[in-house]
Order: sequence, then C-alpha cells, then structure tokens
Amino acid sequence: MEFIKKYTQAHPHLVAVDCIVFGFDNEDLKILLIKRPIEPIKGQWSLMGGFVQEGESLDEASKRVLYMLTGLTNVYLEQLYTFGDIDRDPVARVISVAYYALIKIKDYDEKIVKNNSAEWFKVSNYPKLIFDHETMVQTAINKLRRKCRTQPIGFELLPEKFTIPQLQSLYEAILMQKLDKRNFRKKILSMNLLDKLSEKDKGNSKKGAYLYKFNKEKYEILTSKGFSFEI
Amino acid sequence: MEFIKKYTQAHPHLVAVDCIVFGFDNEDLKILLIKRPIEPIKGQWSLMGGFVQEGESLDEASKRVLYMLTGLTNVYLEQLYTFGDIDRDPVARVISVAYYALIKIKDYDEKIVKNNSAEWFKVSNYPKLIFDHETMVQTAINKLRRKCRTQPIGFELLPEKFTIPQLQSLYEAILMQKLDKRNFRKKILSMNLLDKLSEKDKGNSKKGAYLYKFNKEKYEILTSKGFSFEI
DNA sequence: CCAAAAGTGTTCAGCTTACACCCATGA
DNA sequence: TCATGGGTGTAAGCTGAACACTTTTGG
Repeated sequence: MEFIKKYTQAHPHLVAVDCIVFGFDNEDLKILLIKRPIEPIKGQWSLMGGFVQEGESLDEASKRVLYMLTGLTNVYLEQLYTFGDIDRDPVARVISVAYYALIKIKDYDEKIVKNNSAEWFKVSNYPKLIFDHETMVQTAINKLRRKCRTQPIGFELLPEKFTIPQLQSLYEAILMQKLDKRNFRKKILSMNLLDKLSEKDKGNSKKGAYLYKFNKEKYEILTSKGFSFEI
Repeated sequence: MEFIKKYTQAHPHLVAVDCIVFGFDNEDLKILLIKRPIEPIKGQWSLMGGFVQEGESLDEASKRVLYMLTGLTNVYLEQLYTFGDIDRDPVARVISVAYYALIKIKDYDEKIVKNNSAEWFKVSNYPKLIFDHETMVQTAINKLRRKCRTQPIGFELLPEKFTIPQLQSLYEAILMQKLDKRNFRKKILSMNLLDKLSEKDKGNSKKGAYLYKFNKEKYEILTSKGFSFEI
C-alpha cells in the first residue's frame, strides 16, 4: 500500500458497517438495538456494527455483523447509505456503510441476542441512539416504506406461511396507515403471486384465516414479462 | 488512531469517491468520462474520481472531484452506492463511494474538461471502462430513471428556461421511450410547477416554443401539503 | 407556399376508492 | 348464543392512454 499512498496522497480511513435490523411481531414494525458493549459511552443504545476487516468486502462485513447479532444467515440484507461526516463518531473518524436487514422475527437466536444485550423496539418509539444512528434508522425506515410498495420485500418479514390479514397489518405498520380490507385482498390476490394453502391459522380468530405462501418463481416469471409489483 | 486500532482490531482502508456526471444535449442523455491520467492502465476510459482526504467528508470529497472535473459548484449531486468488493481495483484495495451529478451541459468549463481529457458519451453507447465503473454507470442510470419519475430532478439537466418539447425529449431520453405530446404537456402543466414566460425559443422551430421555468417554491409548498410529483 | 415543429380536447377503458353484510367458530 | 375476526361484490369517480388537426413562420 505504501507506494499508492505516496503516489496518490491517499489517506486511509477506518470503515465500519452498521446494521438496521427490522422485524414484525404481527403488531408493530420493530428494530433490534444493542447496548454498546465498549467504552466510550458503553451501555448506550446503538445499532449493531463492526469494522470492515482486511480482505473482507462490505457485503461480507455486513453479513458477519448480522450473524454475530442474530445468528442468522441468508436473510434479506441490502446496502442503505454511507455516512461519512468528519465528526459523526466523536471517538475517531470512521466512515460507516449502513445496511438494513429484514428478518422473520421468530427466527433469530434468542441466546445470541441476549448475549449482545439486544432488544426489539417499535420504530415508532425507540430510545436515543449514539452518533448518527437515529439518522440511519430514519433513512432505513424511509427506504423500506418506499421500497415495500414496489418490490415484494414485505414477505421477508413474515413467516413462510402467513394470512392475508397478517400481510395487511404488516403493510399498515410499515406505511403507518389503515388499508381497506377488501381492496387490499383484491389487489394482492389479483397479482397471482400467492399460493393459497388448505391450512388455516387459528391463532388470531375462532374462524381461522387461510394461510398463503409467496411464490417467488411466479414473481420472477411475471417480472420478466414486464409485470411490476405495486401495493 | 493507534489506540482505536489496537482496541477494535480495525484495519484502515483507502476510500475514494467516483462521480457519474450526467448531461443532456437536447438529443441524448450523456455521461462525462475521462482518460485515466495515471499509471497503471493510464489512458483508459474511466469515471472521474479521487481519494477521500483526511478531514474531508464524503460529500465534500465528491464536490471537490466534481469541481476538478467541470469547474462547477452548486450542482445536483447525490450519493449513489458504495462499492467495496476486495478486487474491484486490481491495484490496491479501495472502497469507492459513487456519486452522481446532474449538470446543465452548457455550464461546464470547457477548458477544465479538456485538461482532464474528458469527453461526453451517450449513455446508450460509451466505451469500455476500467474496474467496476460500468456497473457504477448502470446503477446510476437505473437510479436516475426511477427517481426522475417521482422527483423533479429532470430540471437539473436543462437550462433555467426551457420549452415543453425540450422537457419531453429529456424524459424520453432518460426513460428510453416515446411519450405522447398532448398527454405529457397536460400532465406536467396540471401540476402547476412551471411558470410560463412570454418569451419564445425559436432555436428549434420557426413558430417557436414558449419558455418555462421550474418554480421550486411552488413545488415545496405543494409538497408540504402532500402533493407528489409524478411523470 | 410549404415544410416543420408547436399547440390543443375528447373519448374510452381500466383502475382506485368507498362502503356493509354474512360466515365460522370457540368460549 | 354471542363476540370476534375472516371473507366477499358493486357502483362512482378518476386517471391514463389513444388519437388528428390547426397554427405559426422562416426559408
């Protein structure tokens, strides 16, 4: 690296990744926060993060951080934005690449989460966070809110099998608005992306609601024919 | 920084910014490319970029790079995505934060552009680029294509005064599709964001077309009342 | 006078929205 | 039997898409 430094006047920087982890508990949209494990400001609420290692890509770093926090792999994880203000971290200059993850809230490993002193908070009411982490969270919520209307990413927050009322309350939680039951059902079913199962989920009512599965193959075929998802 | 390094096992990285500069010549959507001025692979086409300096934020770095290339300040400039694969730059590991700029093509400083051995290329036909710069360009085009439909950013690519046919061909160039003249005019004028001037531009026809200006104040008032731009 | 671009309205189809009642079941 | 959430259809208004002729004027 020395010759590059001399040649280009390049100055190296610490680079971190921070993860905004979303979950849905059939009621509220939530984020997973940890109590900062290291000094300074140890014990304050924060996003889970970590430094990018030598020989590690940004995507790999974000997967590693998410795994350390939740024990999960193979989850929806997407780069959000890179935060690079000089004084964003008062301890040292750190450039942070934020990622957001959508997880099925029942899947995470409780032990690992507990070890990290992590907790779920409603996105409508979470504690004060260190540095610029609140900006990160807001940026992620905005992105999720926009993106869930045009891409079928909401399903990442639900179990594999889910009911239409469940899906509807997910959208209501993300978009922060009530939706019409009949119109919602009509719209989502008219896209032909959901396979109806014969099982019912009686967890939420005596009558029970039919379970559905998102059919990714159908989605990809339709997409390749010019279809676009829209709520 | 030493104590941080030891404490966190953090490894520092070279961080660069690269700029995708868009322009519109009333005909085609274009990008500004340079001939790489340094070894290795000197002379190959590339985006304009530069390393982030000590004490410089990412936004500042991108402004500096854009200024060095075009002589322009105060232009639309937005962070696009951060590219961090290990081997994206075969010379050294460099994490690159890509930005895209929308400039009024008549404004750039020709001398500076010439000094940089820079040239405009159609987005539909540009030369092979170094590293992952073609991915960056495609990502930027996709972003622009999506964003110009829901945010009034197209105006950044036109002179302050422009005609409706000019605006329409801009959208046609970005979206790569013909639009209906009457429907386009109806839609754009119904938003009440344009001020009609009494002057005409006769550059493109004998009859001449009325000039308009985008009224940012009106846009902000409408936006605060829940209006949203949509082409 | 003619070529070339600017400017102008209407109709139809499809989509979005609003809205109210019956069903199934466990307690 | 009753309380609770699940499931269903239709009408009205609005929006998007298709479409052709007149106007202006420089050469």
